Formats: sequence, structure tokens, C-alpha cells
Amino acid sequence: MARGITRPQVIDCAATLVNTQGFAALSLAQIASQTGIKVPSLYNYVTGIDDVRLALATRGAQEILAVVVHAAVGRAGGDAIMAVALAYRAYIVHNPGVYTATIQTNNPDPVFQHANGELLRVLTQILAPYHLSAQDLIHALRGLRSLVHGFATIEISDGFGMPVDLDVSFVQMVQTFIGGLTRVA
Amino acid sequence: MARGITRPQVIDCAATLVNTQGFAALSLAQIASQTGIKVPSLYNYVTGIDDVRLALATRGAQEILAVVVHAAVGRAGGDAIMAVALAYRAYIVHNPGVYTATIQTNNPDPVFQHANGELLRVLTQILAPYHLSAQDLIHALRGLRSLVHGFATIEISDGFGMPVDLDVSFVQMVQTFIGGLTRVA
DNA sequence: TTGACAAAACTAATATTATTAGTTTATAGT
DNA sequence: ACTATAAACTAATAATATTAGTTTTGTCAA
Repeated sequence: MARGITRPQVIDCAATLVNTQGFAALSLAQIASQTGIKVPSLYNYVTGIDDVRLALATRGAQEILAVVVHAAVGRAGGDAIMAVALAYRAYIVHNPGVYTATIQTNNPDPVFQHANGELLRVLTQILAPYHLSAQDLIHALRGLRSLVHGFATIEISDGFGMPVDLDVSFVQMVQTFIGGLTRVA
Repeated sequence: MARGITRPQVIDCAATLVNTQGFAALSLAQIASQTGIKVPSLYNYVTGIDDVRLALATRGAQEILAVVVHAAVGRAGGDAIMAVALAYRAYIVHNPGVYTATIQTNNPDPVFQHANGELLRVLTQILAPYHLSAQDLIHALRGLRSLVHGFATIEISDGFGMPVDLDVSFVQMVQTFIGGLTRVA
């Protein structure tokens, strides 16, 4: 009986599980087997399988915020948008399972909400130089999120069949978006 | 014992189920209860729950192809792109469960593959007037798919919090994409 | 009309998962 | 050393998918 497990360890275990085996492969049995305790003992750390999923979602939101902030510092304008988009996409591609958890049905956890709010704030700041109206700012935020989310989720589900460089496709798409911003502004 | 059930009826039932209750709510128990037969009897029509999911995916691919073709006929250029994008998005919003099935892990069903291939062909045809290079064509196809897929999936997961008209955001995003095409060409 | 055959339903049983209840064990503080 | 608590455990239950084997039902030919 492996005494001394912690909740973060359980969520860590779940994260590597979903990232390697896919979100659907998540089960308490898998986590228990990996952490060396029996399934019911997991209830000392989580309230159930849904709690694990929500914890993964919260972790994803925090990690995304971190990489986006890291990409944004010291950059401005289109340069910043491109860096953020690339970082965002890279996170999704390298953490497909956790990202899937992050976009599943809504998460009431205040930590999750806060991370998402901060993300929105950062993206808003990046778009500030374009002096968009309040309406156009919202349209632009939606567009940017759709772009990156759409591309990356198709990418991780292997939806792009063709053998043409994905990086080029992505950069070109984001550049078109940036171009559209300057025209609107 | 409700004799005379057919496989299409089973899949119909599954479709309305996932569209109303969400993809995760799909179960043989639900289908059985709706169709009036017992769970094991469903195995006369499907090989298991995964078969149901694949059938939903195939149906989704066919229906998307249909609405896209319908939107494309008689239009050209940016007009056609906008119409197709709007139709594609409308399908997703009105059939969120089936669409979720469609984008789940890859489907070997030749009917599914054929529908997807045809969809690609239609989109390619719509982009023909822009005289893109083979590479740029692929980039453009990826961009268009990412745009629509990303926006609609965020929309159906309630990811756009703000009370600003979604239609306007979508149209503006697609217009930016169209503008980018003419500049590349 | 009846009897055979096949299709389509059924019951029963098994394995897996999540969950709850109640019990034991280990550890930390007095 | 004793005790209180945290953290593990076993056992049991409910829901799911699946398989095996059985009964019912409808059709078609003798």
C-alpha cells in the first residue's frame, strides 16, 4: 500500500494518461494502477472521475495562460499575435488530452474561470494597438480563438491528411488574420 | 416486443439522442428504451456501441457534404465561400452531437471516407477561381476548415461568453479569410 | 393448413466501471 | 505508549457493454 500519495500526483498521473492514451482512456482503474493504490482509495484525493476531469481542465487553463503570457512578453503588434498563436497551438499539440479536458463542458471552478479571464485579458491587451471598437475587439478575439482552436484540434485528431508542412499553413492563416485586423482598424 | 426495428431507425434514435443530450449521453440503454426493445436485441442491428458512434460519424459526414453542396451550387468566388461557411456552421450548431461524433477518432468506413473526400473536392472547386498554387490551395483549405470548425465548436460548447452577435463575428472572420485569399492569389 | 426455417426478440450471465459503506492500518502528536 | 486521524483496504451496489443461449414470430413451401 503506497502511502503518501497526493492529489497533485493523482492529477499528474491523469494528465500523462490522457495525453498519451487519449481523453477517453481516462479511468480510475488506470490512475489507481499507475499510482499503486486501489480504486476506492483515490476517493481520498478526488470526489470522483468528474472531479479528475475538472482538475485536468483547470490545469490546462492555467498552463495555457502561462505559455501565452510567456509568448506575449516583450512583443507587440502582429509579432505578439503570431507568437501567442504559435505558443497556444504548440501547447495543444503537446498536451492533447489535457486540452480536450479544458474544452469539455463548462467548469465552475473559480481557478479555471480566473485563468480563462486572464487569458482573455492578455489577448485583449495584445489587440490593443489596433484600436478596435468594443464590438470589433470582441469579433477579433473570437476570430483568433476560433482560428487557433480549430486548427490545433483538427491537427491533433489527425484531420489534415495532406503531406504539406502544417507550420506553414498555420503561419499563413494567422498572418491573414493579422492582415484583416489592420484593415478593420 | 416491438418487432420490425431497422438499423436506420436505431441510428436515427442515436442521432436525436446525442443532439439533444450530448454525445457523452449516448448509451445502448437509452437507445433501447427509446426504440422499445431490450439492450441485447440492439446487437441485431449494430455490432456494439462503437458501431453506433461510427454510424453517427458517417451520417454526419454525408449530411455536411449535402448542406455544403446545396450552399455551393449557383454561387462563385467569395459569395460561395461565405455561403458554404455559413451552411457548414449552421449544420454544426443544429447537430452538435452528430458533429461531435464526426470529428472523433478516425473512421475507416469507406462511405465516411468518400463523403469527406467529396467535401474536400467541393471546397477545392470553390477555391479554384483564386488560381492558387497547389501548396497555397492546401493552406487555404486548412485555413477554411480550421476557421469554421473552430468557431462552431467553441460556439456549441458555449465558449463565447459575450453578448455580442455571433453571426456578425462569424461573417467578419470569414470575410477576412476571403480577403486574404485574393491577396495571396 | 401445417411444418420448417430464419429473423428478431428475449433472459441470463459476465466483465468493467464508478461509487459508497464500513474496516483496518499506519503515522504523528501528546 | 496511547490515541486520534489520515490513508489505505475489502466488500458490496449500480450502471454499462457484451456474449451465449433460448424463445417467439413471421414467412414460405409442401
